[in-house]
Amino acid sequence: MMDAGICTLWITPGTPQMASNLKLKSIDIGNRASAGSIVYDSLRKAIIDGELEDGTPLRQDDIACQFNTSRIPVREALSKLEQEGLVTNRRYRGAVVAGISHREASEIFDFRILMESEVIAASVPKMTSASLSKARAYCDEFRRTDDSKSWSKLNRKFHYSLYRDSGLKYHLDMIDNALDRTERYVDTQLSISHGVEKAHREHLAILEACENGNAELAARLTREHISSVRDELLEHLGGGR
Amino acid sequence: MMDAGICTLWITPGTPQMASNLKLKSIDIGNRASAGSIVYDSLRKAIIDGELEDGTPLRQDDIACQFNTSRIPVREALSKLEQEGLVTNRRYRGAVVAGISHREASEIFDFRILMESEVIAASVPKMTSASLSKARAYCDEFRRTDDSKSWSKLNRKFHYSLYRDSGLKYHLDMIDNALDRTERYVDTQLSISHGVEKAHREHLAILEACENGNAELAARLTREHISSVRDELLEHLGGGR
DNA sequence: AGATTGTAAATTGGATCCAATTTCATTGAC
DNA sequence: GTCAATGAAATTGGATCCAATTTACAATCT
Repeated sequence: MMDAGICTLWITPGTPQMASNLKLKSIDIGNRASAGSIVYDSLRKAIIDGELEDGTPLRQDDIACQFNTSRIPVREALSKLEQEGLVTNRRYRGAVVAGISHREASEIFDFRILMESEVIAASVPKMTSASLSKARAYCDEFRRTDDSKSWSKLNRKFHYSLYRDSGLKYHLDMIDNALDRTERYVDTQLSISHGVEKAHREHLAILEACENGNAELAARLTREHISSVRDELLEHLGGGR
Repeated sequence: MMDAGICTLWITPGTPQMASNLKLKSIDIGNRASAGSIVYDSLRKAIIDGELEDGTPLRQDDIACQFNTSRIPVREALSKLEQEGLVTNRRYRGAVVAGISHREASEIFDFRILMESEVIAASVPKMTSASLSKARAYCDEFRRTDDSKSWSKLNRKFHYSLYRDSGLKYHLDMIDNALDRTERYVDTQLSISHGVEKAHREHLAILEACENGNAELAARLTREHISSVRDELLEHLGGGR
């Protein structure tokens, strides 16, 4: 049993206790992550970052050993990832990293065009100068970096920082999932034929429209930007898959 | 070990066996659902149909007993439902049927307006006469039925039958989830102030636009239709939640 | 009485075990 | 040699058990 003197430091989520006169550097023990969510986060990151190639089998036992846990939390994680379309699970046959077909990729980009133009238009009137300067910082960093692994991440951060002020949580979740499923294919696309310079020019135009409070223009530019990324990516992917 | 004579009746998915000369009413044992998916389907239906009130606790043991299974498949089902926003899971505290706030409901309807107008526009040029006659059948049935429990289901079937020909699977999945989360609130809204008659008139107009191949009109009418349903529902829900 | 503490019951998270199914190498027949 | 049948190994699905945590409630103190 725990010592009662330590227990009084616990913070139960939802019912914030009154300000304690004890000033200690305390870790929130009560909110530490479950095993399943840790496995989930790691696998999700590995898939999104492209560290696991499409079709890679994900054996429950292997993963469980790597995280020094049992297969139960692994199954939980794989189940969640399946629902997000990042892995495909076949009964008794195990999970593999889900690839994306040409058609699916195209449709997801169409979905993004619809979502992101709408959300940025809703966001513009609510944007704070803090958000705008953060967006500009990401924009600059995107231009400057040479690490091809970072482009898609910074690209995503730039765009997302322009959406957050909309406060449209449901829409933002949908955008997140769409980005999760396509992000790993963007790096190679950006690395060819001055993709970064072109994207950067379009980013600057979108940012300027936001700074000027021109929601309709920001929406149109976002549509065109994503549309052009889609076309280049699909051409690069080829007709296959 | 199984008898080989029975094994020959098994149909392994993906590799269809040659036509057997045995003509038996056989169940596809190989494709029978997992325990988790059965629990998931049942719970999902019960929540969507409004049989389980918002906030109802979902005890793993209770559910496991009802389905004569262990808690493992139940946990799997609850996890999936959580990702779809139909239940909320708090660690060590269990799952409850997820309600929906006024703000969330409003946002989901805005999302639907965006999605469904786009999808119906994409669907119109591809619609077959079979789809149109099926849609008309649902439309008529919606008008005729007096069972308030059936309205939202028929309403959903009508609309969805106009979307399917678009072939936009990703968009359709997103629409499905949005409908899952709002369907149970629609019945009460339709039952007040001639809601059914009004909805039926709007359905007829949408259907006519589809039959005439007028995609842009169908999209505009769909936007207006969902928008009016949203306004009436939100007014009925009140400012609370 | 009201707040606080300690304790037991209820509940969930995770580990381990067994069963069901697939996979793959091997065997045998033609 | 090719192809179906066979059986062991690998793998996943599900059941049961134990641990961690919350919750309800009685006991204690002020």
